[in-house]
Amino acid sequence: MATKSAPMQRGDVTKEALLASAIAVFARDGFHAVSTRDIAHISGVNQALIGYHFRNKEGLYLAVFEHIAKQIKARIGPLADAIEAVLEAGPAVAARSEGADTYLLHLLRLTDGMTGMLAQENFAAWAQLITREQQAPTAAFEVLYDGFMGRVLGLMTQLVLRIRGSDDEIAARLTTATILGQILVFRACRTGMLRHMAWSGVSDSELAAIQRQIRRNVTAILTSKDTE
Amino acid sequence: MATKSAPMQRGDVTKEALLASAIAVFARDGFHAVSTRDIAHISGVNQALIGYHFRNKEGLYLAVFEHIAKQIKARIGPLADAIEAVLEAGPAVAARSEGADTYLLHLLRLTDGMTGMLAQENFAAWAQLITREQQAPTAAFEVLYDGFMGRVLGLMTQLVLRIRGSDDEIAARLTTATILGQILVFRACRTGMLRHMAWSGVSDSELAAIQRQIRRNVTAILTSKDTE
DNA sequence: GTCTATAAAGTGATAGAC
DNA sequence: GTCTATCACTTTATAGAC
Repeated sequence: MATKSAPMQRGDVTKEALLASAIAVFARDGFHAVSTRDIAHISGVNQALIGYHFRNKEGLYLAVFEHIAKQIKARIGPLADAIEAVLEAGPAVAARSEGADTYLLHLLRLTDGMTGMLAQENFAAWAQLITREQQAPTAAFEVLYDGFMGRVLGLMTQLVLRIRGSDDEIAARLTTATILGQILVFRACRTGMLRHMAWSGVSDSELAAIQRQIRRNVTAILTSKDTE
Repeated sequence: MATKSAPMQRGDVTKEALLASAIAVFARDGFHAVSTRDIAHISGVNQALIGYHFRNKEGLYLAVFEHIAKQIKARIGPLADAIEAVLEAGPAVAARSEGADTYLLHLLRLTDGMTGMLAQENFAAWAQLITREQQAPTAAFEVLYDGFMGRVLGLMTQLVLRIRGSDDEIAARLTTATILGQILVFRACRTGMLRHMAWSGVSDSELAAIQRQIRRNVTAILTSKDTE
């Protein structure tokens, strides 16, 4: 794509233009609500070129998700690599030792990063596509899960296990799910949450408030004694 | 609708059939992906009758959401009424007194109820419609928010305030949002969460595990000392 | 690689008979 | 209330010129 420094050929420009438009309108209106005519028109490109470059409408849709997965992987990769390194270096069970604090710190850094990423304006379209894809999964979901979702969930689970000093992986996975939920709710239920908070959008101060709240929650969840 | 005991007229049967089919296919495929021909065919009803009973396709779509809001209101209403009564009867600020435990109990009962409702099989279609509507809100979203969403969020916020013995409503609303997220993630990101948990579905034992996890989390979040 | 033109099928809505 | 038939329009995909 545009990541290589090689000069873009004529066809590459067309491809990128189609991809960019497709992301925007597929996100806003969904696969079936959008016509290839519209995408071509918005891109300033002839409709027949969709067939030439992506085979058909579905090929363009899949290309959109491959693009998204690649971008997210690029952004979250360094953070994930760092966590993986810490997990491999550290003791297998931390059990409320000093290690637990380090792991918690890394987890909070990850949740902060994910929350920040979700709040970014150009992530809005991606999030809509990802959310929609989970309601009625197609082949595109595999691209997402294999691309980054599985790895992030796995790393979070390992961190939770280390922080708890536990080997109950099911509990850790459940906990991971609920942590993820706290982050995603501000995207998946964005309309409802904005109204609930009486916010018109999520800018820097609102994002900071969300991150603070989630950090506090995660800390409470992972450091409280089991009282049941 | 079918709640009255009066005998159904011929037209009512048609209306209900169309509504039931519409819920199923609008949920699965989205408004634009579904044709009125398909809905009519699945309902075993003539296509022209959609226009007769609901004016047009959009009228049918709105009717679907009015139906959903009504059903959810009916299910969650009693629980909400009970909480409202407790809120009015109890002291305005509980501040870690005995009252706080009562409020926490009611909040946990509410989260349990919501989690259980979301796990129900016939709620799947409703949840998909609600989630989709938040990605690209139409007039249907107002029906949902005014119908039940606003009330539930408001009650949860009041409970959080009482449990905390605080008057920081913004913090309470943020907390409410994150609690909701923990519940909704199992629907909004169902596909990803099922794979993450290595579950094939959410039956009784899985539901119980989710409810237990959320109860534990909510308790930890609301009873931990602020350490920041 | 890009274009025009068009085939083939599908769409929502409705007029009018019963 | 329900039906058939049809209008006016949009859809995806592609053949073929450049």
